Amino acid sequence: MGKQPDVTLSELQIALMRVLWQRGETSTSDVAEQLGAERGLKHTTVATLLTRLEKRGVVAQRRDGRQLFYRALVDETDVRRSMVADLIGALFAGDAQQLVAHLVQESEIAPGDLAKVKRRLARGDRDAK
Amino acid sequence: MGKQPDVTLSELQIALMRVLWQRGETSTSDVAEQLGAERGLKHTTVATLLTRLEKRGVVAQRRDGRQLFYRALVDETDVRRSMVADLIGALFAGDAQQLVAHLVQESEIAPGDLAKVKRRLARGDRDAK
DNA sequence: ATTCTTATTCTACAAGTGTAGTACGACGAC
DNA sequence: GTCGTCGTACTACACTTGTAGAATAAGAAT
Repeated sequence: MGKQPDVTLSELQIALMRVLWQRGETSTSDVAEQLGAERGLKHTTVATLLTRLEKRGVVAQRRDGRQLFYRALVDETDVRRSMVADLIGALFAGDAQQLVAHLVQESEIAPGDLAKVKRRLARGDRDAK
Repeated sequence: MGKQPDVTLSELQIALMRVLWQRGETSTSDVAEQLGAERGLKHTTVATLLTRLEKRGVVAQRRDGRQLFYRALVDETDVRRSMVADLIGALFAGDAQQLVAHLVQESEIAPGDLAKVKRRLARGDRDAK
């Protein structure tokens, strides 16, 4: 149940996925329009990227007439889980506490924010503030 | 001051670096011995990997007779900083708090451990327990 | 000196990634 | 019907990574 094979994606691939995560099923052109604006990619480039993701099984394509529509098969949480776990394994000896310590030491987060995050989660906040 | 260009390394490259971080300047053979044991790499493979890292400027080589010795030019903290920042940028909208929230939600870390890490750091513990 | 051992250097090759041009087919406009 | 447009499919190419064999050079051994 829940076999996410290995959802390690490049920065660019994540940007592609983010479009699909935000807009749900999206046509190649719409993805291309967004990515073209964001980072000047030609739309054939985006098409190539999407077919590759399809081949890897992280998105599904549906054809409607001449157009292709893509839909994410993994959600952002899957990718986060997989990639965060890889990072912790490779650089923090598999110990998430060391990662948190790193965040504080490198001032990525203030010590007080740890408690804040904790409280937020305890309250069941899904997001923000 | 402190220009680490872009210290994004693969899992394997990190494994190589870890040897250098642990043992300081190390000969190719010694690195190869370790990596050969750990993951069955041929020592020409390790030599190739090390010269590539040298070309990228993350390690320095010193020749002594016929042998090459390698020394890390970036420390583990540099790599952690760079790679964690990239990950947060790509997957957590640049917000480290979201990463911490993820860790808790995905049970990578217990809520109570946040306070533990915080206390440890406040006490100035460098590591462990 | 001749041979054996080793370490380095070169070359190689399959995947995967970033990027995009070209070719082709279907649709819609006239 | 014919032509232009748009979208997909195919091909291409440079780089990086993982892996390692072959060639070569330098020292060690006898």
